[in-house]
Formats: sequence, C-alpha cells, structure tokens
Amino acid sequence: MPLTGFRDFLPAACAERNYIFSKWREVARRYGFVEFDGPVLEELDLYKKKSGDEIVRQLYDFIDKGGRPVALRPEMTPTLARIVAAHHRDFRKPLKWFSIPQVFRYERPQKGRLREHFQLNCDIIGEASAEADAELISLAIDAVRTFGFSAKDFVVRISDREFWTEFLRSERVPEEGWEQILQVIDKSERESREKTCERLGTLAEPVFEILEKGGHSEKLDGIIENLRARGLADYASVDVRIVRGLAYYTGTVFEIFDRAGKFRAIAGGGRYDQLVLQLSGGAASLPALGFAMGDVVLGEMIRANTGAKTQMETDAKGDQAIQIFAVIAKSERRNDAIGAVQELRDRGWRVDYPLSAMNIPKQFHMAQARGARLAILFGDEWPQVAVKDLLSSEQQVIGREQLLEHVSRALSF
RNA sequence: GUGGCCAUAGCUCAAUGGUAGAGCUCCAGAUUGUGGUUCUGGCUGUUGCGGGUUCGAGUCCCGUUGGCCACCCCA
Repeated sequence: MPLTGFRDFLPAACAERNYIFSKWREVARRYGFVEFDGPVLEELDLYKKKSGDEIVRQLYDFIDKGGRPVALRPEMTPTLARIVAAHHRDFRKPLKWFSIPQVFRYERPQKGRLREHFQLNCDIIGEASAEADAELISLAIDAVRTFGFSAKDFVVRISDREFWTEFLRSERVPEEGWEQILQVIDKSERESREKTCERLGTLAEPVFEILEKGGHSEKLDGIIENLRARGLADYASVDVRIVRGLAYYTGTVFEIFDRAGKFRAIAGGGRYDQLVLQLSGGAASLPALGFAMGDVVLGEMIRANTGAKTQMETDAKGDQAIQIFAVIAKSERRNDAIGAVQELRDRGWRVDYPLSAMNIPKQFHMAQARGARLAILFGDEWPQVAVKDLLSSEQQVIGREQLLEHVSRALSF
C-alpha cells in the first residue's frame, strides 16, 4: 500500500493520467504557452515568507541531511516567481508559461483531496492589462471544455480583490484589517448569515447589500465583454463572493466550479502583481497572474460523466494497446519471427510476441488481450506468413518480403 | 487537529456465536496451426493487527492501524 494520501498509478490509471496531461498540454500550446518545470523540493522559507503560518501547518516539510529546512512544493507559483525573478531578462515579455507539477500538502485526505496531486499551472507574466486576465481565463475554460464539458456543466466565477479593497478604503477600514475581512467574505457562502454578520460588525450591512445586489466593477465587466467576443460568455459570471484564500492575490481572482455543485473547485487563480517583486528582493517588478487546475477533482468529474469517461477510457486503452502480435506457430520459426518483429518496430509499429513457447490458441488470446489489430503467423507457410486481421478475422498468406508493405497498408486507416 | 462509518482471497461481496464460501480475475487443460463464446480443473486467506469475553469469535467488547466521508483549511 502507498502512504496515506498517495496514489499508485497502475497501467490503466497511468494511461488515464497521460490522457489528462496530453489534453492539458495541447490546450496550453494552442494558447501559445511554453512548458517549464522546477524542483519538487524547495527551501522552506520560499513558502513561509509569503504564505504565513496557517499554510506552513499543511506543508510537507522536513530537515534534510544538511540541516536545511525544506518543503515539498505545495503549489507552483512561488517556484515560478523565483525562477522568473532570476531569469526574466532572458525572455521577451509577456511570458506565457505552463507546467504540470506534482504538488504536496500534509493533511487528512478526503474526497477530491489527497496529499499529492498533479495540476496544470498556467501563468502570464509581465502584462498588466485586463486582456491578459481574459486570455488566461479563456485558457482555463478551454482546459475543461477539452474533456467534453460545456457551459451547462461548469462555470468560472470571476471576482476582483481591488473591488473589495476600494470598498474597504471608502469605509475607512485600516489596511491591517483587510485580509481578515476578505476571509470572512470568502467564507460567507459556507457559513450562516448570522455568523458572517457577527464577524463583519458594522460592515455587515454594506457588505450584504453588495453581495445581494451582485457587485461588479468596470474591470470585471470588461473581462466578461472580452469573453463574449470569444463566444465564451456563457462559461463565466461575475461573482464578488470569490476572494480566494491565498494572501498574495492582488486583483482579479476566479474559481471554476461544476454547475451541479457536487465537487470541490476544479480550478482557481488570479493576479499576483507584487509576488515577483517580493521574491526578487525588489530587483524585478513584474505584474503576473495564473491559475492551477488539479487532476483529482477533474478526474472525478470526468468519471461522473458518461461521455467524458468513455472518451478517456477509449483513449487510455488505445494508449496501452499494441498494433501487431507475432504468433510463433513452429518453434523453428522463432528467429524468423523476431527478425520481422525488429523490422516492424524499426518502422515505428508497436509490436509484441511470446517470450516463451506456448500453444497457438493462447498466442491468439494474448494478441487479442493486448489490443493487437494484426496477428502475423510464422509457421508451415514459411517463407510465407499468414497475416490475420483480428477485427475482421480475415487472413491472407503473403511472402515474407511483402510484410512491411502489407502491414502499413492494413494499418493505415 | 476533531468526529462518523467501515475493514473477510488480487477485485466485488457472502457466512442465526458452532470446522471460512461464491462470482470475477489469474494460471492450466478440453483444442499438440488460429482469438472473442463455452466447459473442466487449479492457486491465494494468520477474516487488517493486538488483547479480552466464551466450551467455541469472521461474528460480541477494548485498543491499535488503515480506508472512506464530513469538519478545520484550501495550494
């Protein structure tokens, strides 16, 4: 058994994971994003500095053999900000980078939440305009749409922290108290109105007025208009109840949910215009924004949808299947068979054959179980071989020298 | 970190306190030159672990570990 909250990926599960990753990559590249990666282990301080003790509590951290406090990455953004702070001069702005890191957190596992998961991480760095916000949100939408989901399945709820900080400034709330009030607003959906009112005190009345009237801002209206121009407006709605837990967000924030409300957030992200500046020690000031989409909740959502599930399973099955199986009907033909196997593999076909002597029915059974389309029989026909199409059951005997040509014709459609 | 439910073969699950079973998977054969169907046979269990009650515990009690779920928190 793997450790609590960790997963083994047996071949079928690994093939499904590959399916999700390849869809993510394909969509990110469609948007002009390039892939990067970083270390799984980072200095503990990288997370402590910006996140505070509350998050350190769930960090997977330890002291390494050199006495250094280190932590398995709980998210990708600090690593990205660290890399960008050091290397941004090498790149023309804006940067559009993505990664598919495995991230870790130490806590009790539950539905949609383990101690490790993989996430698609996409970030735009060095662009302050709201066009970047809309571009990133579009990518997030497409990264879900690509699995066969539509606007009736999920929605991205978009908010703006500046909307709230301006409100708090107008209410003359001291800046030290902002973070705490934002957290209360973030939780207001999950808690009773009484409790929220109590925590907000004198701010309760104006805050609830905003929440009930559906507050918005010019920036948010602009993002929705932008998405409308892309034909994606149905996938988005302004919702100022979204605040997000992380302290480093500075502007636009958003989360993606399934419409039925059966799952946790599928993805979340926002603007963090100060983070690169902080991590570079003031050397590089770059506006930035990004989002992360985890494989666990998305996977649950795919498995709960018949169409999406079938698509994933079909793809995963094809990922594991071979194309050709060499049946060795006479043991004296083994060397002739492995010679042909090697030639076919050199041509790029996925080919397998029995590693030990076994009777013919079993070899055909194996060919079929491995998903082979063709079985090539090496036996009494030699120097000819029998090529059987396992789908149509049609079989024909051809000369050995015609094999490569015959196979490429048979498998070309 | 807190709480609820659960724990029997590789998987899904049976077994009024009375000698641990079935289906599927896997392996072999029926069929020594042809897969998907069928039939036959075979393998695997300290019933998660440790105590206790009892003539006797998979079953009841306590502890423990693990899983699932919810809370906390949310990257």
